[in-house]
Formats: sequence, structure tokens, C-alpha cells
Amino acid sequence: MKPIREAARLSGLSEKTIRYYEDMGLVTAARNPANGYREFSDCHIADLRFLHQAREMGFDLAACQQLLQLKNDPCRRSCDVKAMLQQHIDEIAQRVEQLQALQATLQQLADQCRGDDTSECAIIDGIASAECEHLAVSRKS
Amino acid sequence: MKPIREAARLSGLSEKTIRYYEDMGLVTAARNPANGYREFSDCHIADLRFLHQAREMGFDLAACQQLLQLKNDPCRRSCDVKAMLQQHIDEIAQRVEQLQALQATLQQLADQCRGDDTSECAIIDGIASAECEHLAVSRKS
DNA sequence: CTTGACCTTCCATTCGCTGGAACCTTTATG
DNA sequence: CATAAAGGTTCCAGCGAATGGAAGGTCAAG
Repeated sequence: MKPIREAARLSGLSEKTIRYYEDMGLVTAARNPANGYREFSDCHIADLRFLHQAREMGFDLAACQQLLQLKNDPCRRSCDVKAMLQQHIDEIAQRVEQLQALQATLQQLADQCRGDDTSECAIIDGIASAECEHLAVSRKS
Repeated sequence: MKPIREAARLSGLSEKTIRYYEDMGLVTAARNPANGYREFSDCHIADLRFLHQAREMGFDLAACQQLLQLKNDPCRRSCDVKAMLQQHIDEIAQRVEQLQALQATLQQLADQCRGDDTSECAIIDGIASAECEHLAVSRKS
């Protein structure tokens, strides 16, 4: 049983984040009844590290929770896990495409601007005239 | 002079968002002194459309505000605008690279998983073992 | 005179934390 | 024994960029 500081060090999460995850119901730490301090078993710490990794991989907390449940469910079917991951990959791919399209549009705009000491600016004009309605980038995630 | 509903329709922003932008100090609408209703000139509406476009291009509100000031500043230098845009493009490029790296890692992980009715799952194992520390994806924007 | 459309403000919620205040506990030191 | 440092606890506020909804004022038509 380890204190929160140790759990943070070993999991890569901050203490704040561990408490937050507990508030959110993702994990439940044991308590030292003498002083109310949290105590973490190696199991809990493995869960925390799992959550840390899943977050780094870009899953939101709801997905992280689901994945953690799958991790700890001996009756899980790996196809369910794979489906979740594939959906996430698809979302990332979509986001990449959006960003690349945006990047190309913006680079075009930048290329049209002389970028000197005068006030004439194709970029400002381009934004103002809003030629680029295909932008529609969902700015989430 | 047009009411907020019209301003929203013409700018592409929602009424809520227009009020929010005013709260944030990005724009200042005139007021009908009789009833306190906002009234928007064509100039204001152009500004709102500009903000809408700049947001769609992924600039944050602070950048949108700067860009709007540049738009309405006859003494601006287009090189300043271009510098802002180029910085934004660079950030997008960086984000694309991160996401592509993440996507590749996740696809590898997915490919290692049979995805059947059994519980054995390379994905869960992969997240748990956290082999992928290079992930470190800043999840912002 | 009432209905409905339109406008106003204000407060709460989202997501995933992070910072800080105020307070308790444990351990080490003068 | 006093105290200071280092750890722990809870709770509240804030970030960004809106969005949803409540409560209420205003206006034109029927």
C-alpha cells in the first residue's frame, strides 16, 4: 500500500489528477482509517498507469473508464476493445484530414500575402471575404 | 442597423456567441436607447463575419481579436499579419504530426489484436504495459 | 387583451484538469 | 515541548469557447 505521492510517481499522473479521477468514479482508493489518507495497492497503481496511457492515446475519460473496465473484465471480448480503438483511430484520421485541409488553405492564403511594411494584406482580405467555407473544422480534441 | 437575429444569420455566428463576444470585448454593438436591444451596422456585421471565419480557421479568441484589430487598422503592416498566420500554420503542422504519429501507434496496436470472442487482447496489454511513451500528445486544440 | 416572437440578463454546464486556500497529521529537529 | 517541514485532506475557482435554459422586458398582430 502506497501513498498518493508514490502512486503519482509510479503512474505518471499528478496527485490532483488521481484525486480527480476518484471523484469522477474511475478508481476507488483504499483509505487508512487512522487518518483518512488514500492508500494504493499495486493493482490500483496499474489501473492508474493504464488510465494515464489511455489518456495519452487521446481517449476521453468516458472511454478510458470503459477501457479500464474491459481491462479488468476476464469475460471481455477483444473484438469489443478493438472496435473502440478502431473508432478512435478513425476519429483521429478524420481530424488529421481536417487539419491538413485547413493547413493547405491557410498556406495558400499566406502565400498570397506579400508580407511587407504596407497595409495591403491578402490574408485579412481572405478572412474577411470568407471564400473558404469548406473550412468547417470541428475544433474539438 | 440590424437586430441580433439578422446579425447572426449574416455572420454565421449564433446570437449567443455574438453576445459572448461582446462580453469578451471583441466587439461592441450599438444599443437602441428605447429598449436596450443591440443594433448592428454593416461594419459590425463584417467584423462578426471576420471573427467567425478566423475561428473556423482555428485561431483562438485572443488571436481573432488581434486579427480583427489588424483588419481595422489602416496602419497595419501585412508582415505582422503574415507572421501570425505562419505561426498558426506551424502549430497546425505540429499537431498533424503528433496525430499522425499517434494514429500509426494505435493502428499498430489494433493490428496486433485478433479481435475475436476471447479475452486475450493485445490492445489492453499494450495500454497496460505502456510501451509507448513517445505518445506524449498534447491534447490541446 | 392576449398570444407569440423577439430581445434582455444571469446562472449553470461542458471537459479535464490545475492552482490555491484552509486545515489536519506525521516526523524530525532545536 | 515547541515548532517547523513535509506530507495528506477537502473544497472552491478558473481555464476556453461556447451552449442551454430560466426569468423577465418589449413589440406587433389579431
